Amino acid sequence: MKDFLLKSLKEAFEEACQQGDLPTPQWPSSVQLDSPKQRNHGDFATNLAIVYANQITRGELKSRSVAEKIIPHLSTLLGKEFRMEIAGAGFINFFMDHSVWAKEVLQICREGKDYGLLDRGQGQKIQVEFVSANPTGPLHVGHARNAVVGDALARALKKSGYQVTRTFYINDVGVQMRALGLSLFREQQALVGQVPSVVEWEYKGEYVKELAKALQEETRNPIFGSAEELEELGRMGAERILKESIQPDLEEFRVHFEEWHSEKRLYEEKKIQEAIDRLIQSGHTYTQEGALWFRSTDFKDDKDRVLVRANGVPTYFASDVAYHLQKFEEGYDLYINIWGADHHGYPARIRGALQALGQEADRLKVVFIQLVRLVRGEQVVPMSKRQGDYVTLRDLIDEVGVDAVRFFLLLHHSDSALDFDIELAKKKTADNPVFYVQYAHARICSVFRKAQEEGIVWNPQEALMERLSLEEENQLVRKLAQFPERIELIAKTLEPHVLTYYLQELAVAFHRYYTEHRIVTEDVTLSQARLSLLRAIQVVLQNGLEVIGVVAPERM
RNA sequence: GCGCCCGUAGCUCAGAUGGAUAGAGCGGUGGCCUCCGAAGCCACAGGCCGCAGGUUCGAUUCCUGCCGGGCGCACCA
Repeated sequence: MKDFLLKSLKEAFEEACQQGDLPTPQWPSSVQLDSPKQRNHGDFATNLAIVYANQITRGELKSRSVAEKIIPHLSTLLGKEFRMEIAGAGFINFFMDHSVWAKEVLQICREGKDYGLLDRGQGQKIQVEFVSANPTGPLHVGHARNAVVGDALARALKKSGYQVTRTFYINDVGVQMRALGLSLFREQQALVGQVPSVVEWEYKGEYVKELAKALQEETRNPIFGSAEELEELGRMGAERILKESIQPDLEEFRVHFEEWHSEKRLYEEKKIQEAIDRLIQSGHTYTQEGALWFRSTDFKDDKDRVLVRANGVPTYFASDVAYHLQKFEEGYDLYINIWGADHHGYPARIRGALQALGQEADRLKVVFIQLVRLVRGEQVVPMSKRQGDYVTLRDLIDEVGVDAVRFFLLLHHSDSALDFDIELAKKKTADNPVFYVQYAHARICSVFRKAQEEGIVWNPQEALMERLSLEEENQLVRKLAQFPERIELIAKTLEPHVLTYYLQELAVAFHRYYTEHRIVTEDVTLSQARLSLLRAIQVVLQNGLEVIGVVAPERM
């Protein structure tokens, strides 16, 4: 609907220019067309006349007179079902007939699960890299938030017409592999009755013990402690953690990756050295105190970064540059990284390196994920990653279910901290937003069952739609028509949480309508019309829940 | 100290690119089931949008300064 009006507005504007009603045929930037908060400001409103008057004519024309010039062209274009008014500083408000909205209902029913599909992406390729958890232990809530934000984003982008690839980057090399190896080695020593070596850092937790035991039984020659051997042991452990814990948990969480990239392979294929060499050739490096530095301050970073340590070992940064370079050579149109908030300083240096290597660094977008705190009502659930003592994603799914975990983690902007209330997530009342939205869907299904019992076969026809004349019905339809806009908003801002808000708003509007007005009545045509409206709501609830990966139940 | 993020109702938070009278949920108070799912709904109360300036026809939104919080500032990953 919005698209249609915007198109008409542009046409009317062009006509007005051609016929000399307006002096300069230039479409101003920052033109808005949206549904105003105030009902008496119409179904839609645009600031075109205001920005045109200020921006283009530099105040020579008054915005209200600009509006007066455009409106006649709009009227002939749109017909008598639309009415335009000038208001306030020069806004053009659109009022449309009920019939216009009623047709929208049928349109939604007809499109079904395709409703909300956009061509914004036009098939452009986007890679979304997310989770990328170190394979040193089970996933926890923080990873889950990352996972669900990335996945919902991927789904929304797909719906917007992009080709999306989900990628998980595996950090299977370096110190954390050695640390895991060492932790496993110590447990194995304990298993055969040796006194474990004292180390400064290790992974703890029940899973480490179990893993150590499993590997002990599996490997004939127990591994005894050189650095390489420890890293190898760590890698064996990591592989199992990945296969037996991380991957199945993600699948159960309805997050599926198309690609798994290994950091180790970058080393094997000498990609890191290659990236370093190319950076040297770019002229943005220098040597100082035995280390090789990248002069990222050439690219707006606040300090230079080490690429190769004095001991000859490349830093994680070097590996990351190599990784991103490799990504960029795969030729996606856009790369989205979902990172923990502690990586805040990172985009500057990575973009800097990419730019130094002649890449369009702007094609890299970063979304940050803040911490999640688990609470039970007022009580904070204590967590210590260091002690291996934390609630895993698996625990959480077992306790509250996938739907609640996903929905709750999308309740707020990803860059703000979030309290996850486990008690609330389990409640079956309206306080619980997932329940509330799913209940709306189940209720609609129930009404359709009822209609069938009453012998009413739903058969939507355009002529019947005029029976949808109530203000509440009109509001519902306007809400429904916003769905495609929300999807587009997510594609633009990369903020999928707006969808959980939208679904709640829609559910509120439905529950209210349902309590006040009977759907299935003696009046057959009215029943048909209202069933059509309910079907449209059902479609949008399903499609919206689909994007955030939550089930739309028929009964609950 | 420097950089990034954030201060909106008692609480948890929405308010993309500046728009018309700032919203929702929870909590509080008071109401609604001979009727399609009351697992629901309605009404009321509650706000100097952290403070002070600036830009603008218009600022919760943009700029500057201050106050108050979070995070980052490794030859760690």
